[in-house]
Amino acid sequence: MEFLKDQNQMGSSSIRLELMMRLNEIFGDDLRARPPDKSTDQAPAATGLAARISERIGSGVPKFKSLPPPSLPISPPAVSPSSYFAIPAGLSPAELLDSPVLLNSSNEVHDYPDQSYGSQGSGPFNSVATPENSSISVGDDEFDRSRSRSGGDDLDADEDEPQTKRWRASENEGISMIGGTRTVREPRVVVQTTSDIDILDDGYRWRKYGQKVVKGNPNPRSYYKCTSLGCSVRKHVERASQDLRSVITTYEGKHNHDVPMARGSGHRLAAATASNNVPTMAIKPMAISHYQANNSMADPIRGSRFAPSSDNQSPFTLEMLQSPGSFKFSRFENALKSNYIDQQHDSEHEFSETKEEPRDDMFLESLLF
DNA sequence: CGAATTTGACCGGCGC
DNA sequence: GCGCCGGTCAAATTCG
Repeated sequence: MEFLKDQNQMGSSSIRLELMMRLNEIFGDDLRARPPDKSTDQAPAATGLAARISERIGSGVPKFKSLPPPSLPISPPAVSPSSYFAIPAGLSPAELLDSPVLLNSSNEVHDYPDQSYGSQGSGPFNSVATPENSSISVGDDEFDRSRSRSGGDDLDADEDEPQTKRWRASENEGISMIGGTRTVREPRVVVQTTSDIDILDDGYRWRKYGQKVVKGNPNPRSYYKCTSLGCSVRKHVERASQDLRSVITTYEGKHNHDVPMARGSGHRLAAATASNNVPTMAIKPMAISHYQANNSMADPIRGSRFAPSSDNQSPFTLEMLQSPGSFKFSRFENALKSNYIDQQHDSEHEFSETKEEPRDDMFLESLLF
């Protein structure tokens, strides 16, 4: 893929660096300095990124403020995250840093209604759900108690179930995965973003290895693996069934390597090295949905600051959490728009995902404002 | 031509 | 035990 290449060449690294540094201030620059621990790590949960983030948050990062769960545009993905961050999509990366909103920290997230995910009449769109929100949840062990629907957890966790089920199952084992059976207990970060773009790229390189339609969501879920040798990090991306603008990206595992250099160019890391190993944020919108055309302009929140070049999207991505140094933002709609618009027509209901990349330049532009 | 994506088949866990 | 379901594999295909 060439997009990475292009992205890396962008000259907006200075801003990115600043952002990253600031994020590091918030989350701690050590977050990404994790040892090359393999996924087989047995006790990563407690000491994992999620835990650290929770710590930070819990300790009262001044810039965060709590919000009631209802403000989430959509319910958390099937998994029960332990921490949720809502990022007003209208904020620029810089703004975000100044005033990130912590929706919920610690493990109370399961209070969120799952409904939105599956069958909610109203759907997140109107009302509460500021369409321009994105949330990030960090789940480590929360899966244990993944609101067992069986437990009669308040919420109508219908669709969630299966997923939690699976993860739960895997969590006890704590060993590497073999032959498709995940046994590793990996930290998970669930990022929910309102975006036309499905892929929140953090600069890591992912390879799609599967796609599947899961129950309760007509939108297919795409599975990706980190292409780095020996790195077992995976992620899957899907759109919320009720809110097509919501993209749920779930990361599993920790990268045991740095953000890879873009193929064919070492530019990306130039910036990274400049800021203590903080990788630059490469963004690679790989997929999109069909509705991008409209939402872009319907963003009331989006201040003038962000303007024209980008639309409402949540600038903040989970990778920031997972590997703070390498986050990216997902506000590429415009870019996407230009490239995907044509493809949309045939994707009747779903979004065609992971096919083309939007123009990098446009995307970066959005980051700059 | 190498790398990435697509997509149907397969696997294993779980509920009934 | 069976079927459902999520997740993964891997051959074929597409892309750069």
